Amino acid sequence: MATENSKPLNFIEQIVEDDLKNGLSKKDLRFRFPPEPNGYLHIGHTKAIGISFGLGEKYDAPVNLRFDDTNPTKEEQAYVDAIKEDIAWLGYKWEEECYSSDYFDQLFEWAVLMIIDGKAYVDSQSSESMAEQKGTPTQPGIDSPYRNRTIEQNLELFQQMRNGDFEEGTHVLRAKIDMKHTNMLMRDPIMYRILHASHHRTGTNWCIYPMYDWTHGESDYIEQISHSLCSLEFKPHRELYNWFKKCVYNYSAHKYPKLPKQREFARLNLNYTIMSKRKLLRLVEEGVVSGWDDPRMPTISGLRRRGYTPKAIKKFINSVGVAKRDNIIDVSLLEFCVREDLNKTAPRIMAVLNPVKLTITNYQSDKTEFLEAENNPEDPNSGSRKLPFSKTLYIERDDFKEEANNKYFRLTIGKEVRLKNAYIIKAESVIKDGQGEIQEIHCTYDPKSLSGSGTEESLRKVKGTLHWVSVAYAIEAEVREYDRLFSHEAPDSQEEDFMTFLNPFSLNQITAFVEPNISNVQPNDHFQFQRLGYFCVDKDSTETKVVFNKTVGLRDNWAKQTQKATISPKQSNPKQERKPIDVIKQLGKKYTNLSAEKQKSVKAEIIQLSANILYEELEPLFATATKKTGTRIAVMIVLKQLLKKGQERNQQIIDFIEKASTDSNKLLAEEASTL
RNA sequence: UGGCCCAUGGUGUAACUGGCAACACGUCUGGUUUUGGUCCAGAAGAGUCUAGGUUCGAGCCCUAGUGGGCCAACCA
Repeated sequence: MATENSKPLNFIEQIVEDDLKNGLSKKDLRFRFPPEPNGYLHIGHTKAIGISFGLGEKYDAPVNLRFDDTNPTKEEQAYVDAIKEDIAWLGYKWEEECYSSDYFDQLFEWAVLMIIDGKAYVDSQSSESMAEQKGTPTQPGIDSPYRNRTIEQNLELFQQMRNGDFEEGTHVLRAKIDMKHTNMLMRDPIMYRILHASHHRTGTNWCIYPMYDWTHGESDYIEQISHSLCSLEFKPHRELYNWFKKCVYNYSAHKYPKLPKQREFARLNLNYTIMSKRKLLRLVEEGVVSGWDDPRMPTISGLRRRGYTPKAIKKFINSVGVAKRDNIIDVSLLEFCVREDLNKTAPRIMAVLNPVKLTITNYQSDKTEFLEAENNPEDPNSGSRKLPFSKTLYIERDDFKEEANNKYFRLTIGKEVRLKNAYIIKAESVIKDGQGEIQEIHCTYDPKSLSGSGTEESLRKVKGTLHWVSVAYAIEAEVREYDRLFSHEAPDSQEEDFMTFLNPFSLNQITAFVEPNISNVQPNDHFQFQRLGYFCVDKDSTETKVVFNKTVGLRDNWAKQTQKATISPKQSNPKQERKPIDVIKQLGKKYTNLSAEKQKSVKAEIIQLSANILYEELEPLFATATKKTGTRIAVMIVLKQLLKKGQERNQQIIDFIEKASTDSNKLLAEEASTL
């Protein structure tokens, strides 16, 4: 079926293809994206959006935007507006804008038919006693004393509920299914509850509101959605979805002939990121971030303000795939996707974030040259601009060292580098203040080496090229550099509150010097600050001061190397070797499944490897290993060796051992008990 | 003491429905380069959770085990 150059189909596309093959007409394909307007959309939602809208595009089928607005206490018009804005910004077009609340009348009508049919009843207990009767996943529930009310009683009570005769919490309408069902959702689920709350669309027309399960599938059915796609945690709902669906089909097949089909995919998770709307709301409410659109937020509006483009986000969503297993995507993939887009489109400009003054001693003091600079080497149509060059410049403090080894390509005393689009210079001396801090660098330039002049000197190769701005012409701008909001890879799934993992350094605000060609910039304009990264203009910019957000840095092999050098100064073996800690992680992964004999040999291997492990390397694993039994065992084995070698028992170690020794896994508990 | 779902390099997804495991990110090497960016060339890294079974042949099918996830809101 797939043509030669098409991507392999994901399992949902496969389902659609199969349905098409089995007689479903292509014109009956219809999808929907059903957010609850109780918060802002985030990067996780873009996956769901991408799947349903992507299917719509692929099959030229309509996709509805439906607001699942059945809980007036949490929903607001403002969220509706924000959601629409975000989806439109991503570039998707919905067929119809729908609201579950538009179906309240129909739903009520069907509920009455359910009662008449003997499939629903009014229960009048407290939620506590109902919860008690519901049982647990391992124990069956028991029937409510109100389960056998007569149809007439039920009808009357339900009507009274609707009329507002009752207080909240006094009555609910329940489906009559099976209190002993292995699926908890089938144990007489609640269809309606009383809520004396004003709804952002229906006002006070209603005081009973339908629950999710008794709304979602029916809304799909009314809209004649062919494939209702949602995330995995709704899998258990499918059975109930189908049960309700059959009921309403019997009441109105003549009006709505097609039955929708629910299928589930794994939601998107990003490391160092939280995705729950509830938790994101906490960040906003507690003022940790400036709002839903704070550039550090994983919301679509946050990403937009950070400088992400719709194209980059779509590319990202496309490359994460669609499947059914839990996944944690590395943020580096997201970053790769923005860089890829911005590299092609963002104009280059020069900006110095951490300046040090550079004086060219043999350059005329009153002279200014306007040098040619191309706007984007990736885009031949982008043209060029003029850059003012003069005797005193700013360069990046990191771009100068008095002395350095051969691996340092930047400016050092006595060595030459090129100033981008300008001349080759040679550092001669430095002026320092009382603390030994460098105040100013003095250098000389080669007047014949001007970029693009075509002279022999201009073609000379030097090892490094630096960006710069003229002190006299540079414009001050505010630059906001962002780091991840959380310092933990999985802040969401730990026992501690996610707020304890907040990275205190996630925002760094500085004043930078930027070349003067930024007088007409608009919010959301993207730039590449040459050699630094991608930045975009923030909406906080004023007439007098431009504010830039750092979207993402350029890939930086040099930073990586220097980092490595500081961690392990003696890299005797240039050939890359897997770090022992990584090998141990991998060994641990399969540990629990091995035969006792193999476990013994693997354990011996881990012990051998642990000779080369430092406590600092092991420490991060305490947190990341909390869920993986095998890794925990491996960590435990290594830890034992370290303790033998004299590692002190700190609180973290004690906690780790404590937790492991009470674990239900025998192997782990055993290992812990030896410590 | 239950039901359902899931298990492929570090990460994420593939593998034409049973035919010697591929792509992307990441990592590493080398080249080009007036961005230590881009681009180009290349490399390392999994034998598909374990144990059985079916088969000429299993990552794909079956059984059991192990591990992970979801399910007990008048939330969605």
